[in-house]
Amino acid sequence: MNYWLVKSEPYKYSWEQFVKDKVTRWDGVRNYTARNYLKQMLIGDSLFFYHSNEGKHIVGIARVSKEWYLDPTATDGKEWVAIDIVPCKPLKRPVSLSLIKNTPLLKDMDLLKQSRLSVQRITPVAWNCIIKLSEE
DNA sequence: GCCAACGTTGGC
DNA sequence: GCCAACGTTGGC
Repeated sequence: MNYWLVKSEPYKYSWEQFVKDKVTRWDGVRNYTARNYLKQMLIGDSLFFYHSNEGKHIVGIARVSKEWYLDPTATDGKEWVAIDIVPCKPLKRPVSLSLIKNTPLLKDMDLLKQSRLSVQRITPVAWNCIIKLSEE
């Protein structure tokens, strides 16, 4: 079981819309590091859903429902990939970026160190820590 | 609106 | 292969 984080600007695609849709194709990723992570994802892997720009919270948990396939929105001839994800549940309380910043256990997260990366890997320690923060 | 970080492009 | 220029992301 691997843990991941995906980012979305809520005005483009929000958690609320995702819940309504019940399943969505995570496509349009055009960064090689992010693509490699998409290719490593297995069915059942868990993802945090983060709202960037507006909100700046981790708002929910999703799961991989279909492993990588060629991204049909890619038009540049390169091998970009997509996955399908389904919403699992919202966090009881969203975990804000500022709280993450102020939590020593989380200081090495990509969210802080490489904020532009749209698909990130989360360590089990960080995952559990964020779950705890969301329940406090 | 500004700017830092970082990826991509293209000239050499 | 190097590096300057440029574009994008995203926090503030």
